[in-house]
Amino acid sequence: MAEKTFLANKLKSAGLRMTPQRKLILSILDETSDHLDAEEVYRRAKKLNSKLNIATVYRTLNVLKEMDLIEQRYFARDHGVEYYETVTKGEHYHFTCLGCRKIIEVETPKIKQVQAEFAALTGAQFTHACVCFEGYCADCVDSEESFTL
Amino acid sequence: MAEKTFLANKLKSAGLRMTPQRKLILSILDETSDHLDAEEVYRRAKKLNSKLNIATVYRTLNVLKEMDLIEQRYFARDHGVEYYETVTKGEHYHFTCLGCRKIIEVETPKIKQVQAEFAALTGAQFTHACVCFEGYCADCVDSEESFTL
DNA sequence: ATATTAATTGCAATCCATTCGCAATAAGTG
DNA sequence: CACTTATTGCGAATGGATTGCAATTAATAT
Ligand SMILES: [Mn+2]
Ligand SMILES: [Mn+2]
Ligand SMILES: [Zn+2]
Ligand SMILES: [Zn+2]
Repeated sequence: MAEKTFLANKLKSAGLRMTPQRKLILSILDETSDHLDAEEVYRRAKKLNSKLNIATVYRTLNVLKEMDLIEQRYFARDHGVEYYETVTKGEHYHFTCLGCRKIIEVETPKIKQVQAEFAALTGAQFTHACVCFEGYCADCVDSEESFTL
Repeated sequence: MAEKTFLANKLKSAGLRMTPQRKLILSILDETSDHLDAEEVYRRAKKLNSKLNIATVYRTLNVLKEMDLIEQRYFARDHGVEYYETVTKGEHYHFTCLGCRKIIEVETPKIKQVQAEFAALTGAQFTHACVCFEGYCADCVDSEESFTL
């Protein structure tokens, strides 16, 4: 039951209102481990609220991001599309395979270390880091090799 | 004199032609240590070739990037605009100050270490990494503090 | 419960960085 | 110089994301 009111409370303390659309959109991201772009969130949400509008999805994703309930990510070299995931998973980064487009999550303390070192050195304060790796996963490296042999 | 032909040779071996536009656009990035977006490259180049077109700038930046003569970067959380710099500087990453918009270059071996570890662990091959940090530089942290006191 | 008020939604129009189609131009070869 | 084909300039198009606005609805006070 604290569950039920968590979003509502967060919204209220920001002077915002709880709406079915916001609840729905957050639940979609909470219930998947995928990384979804706005279109995909819209597609999934629309099945449960057929008159939902894509503009509401964009606005809601921005609200949820501002409230630190979801994280916005970019993948691969072309950062033309934004993807989202809940913050419930711990700190991690992403590797995108250019062969099969699969996304592999990378856990490492080294990024935070870089930030700590730079902060100590310069006095800067970090608020955010965008880290995306790109290349070929083991499977795709193997099949490439059998091609080029 | 090897200078003069370096770009031409690289182009030729890719089946591409040397043009005044390409020479001009590369020279602009070679002669600055700033990170320029396409508009700014265009602005500067147009002073020297008034009939240059922005589409040519975009096409040329892509050609130069493909040939590994320049690097494409994203800065700060909003990756809506692409920036470019020459590859003559060594491997480095970027910190963007949200206060004064200044960009500070960060040198560290840790990013490559992350890649090496992940490659050893999974067999993946890396082709590219996009790493951008964001926060407040020491100057802006200081002036923020004097505000909130 | 009901009225009140301001936040939110749906919809369409708009933004804006980047790309694309195409005819005219120009680079490279011999 | 002539020929082939890459490249340019120009305008139109793209596509993800945002915005203006009138209608709706959530939250609060009565
Ligand atoms: Mn993830
Ligand atoms: Mn740089
Ligand atoms: Zn793969
Ligand atoms: Zn600053």
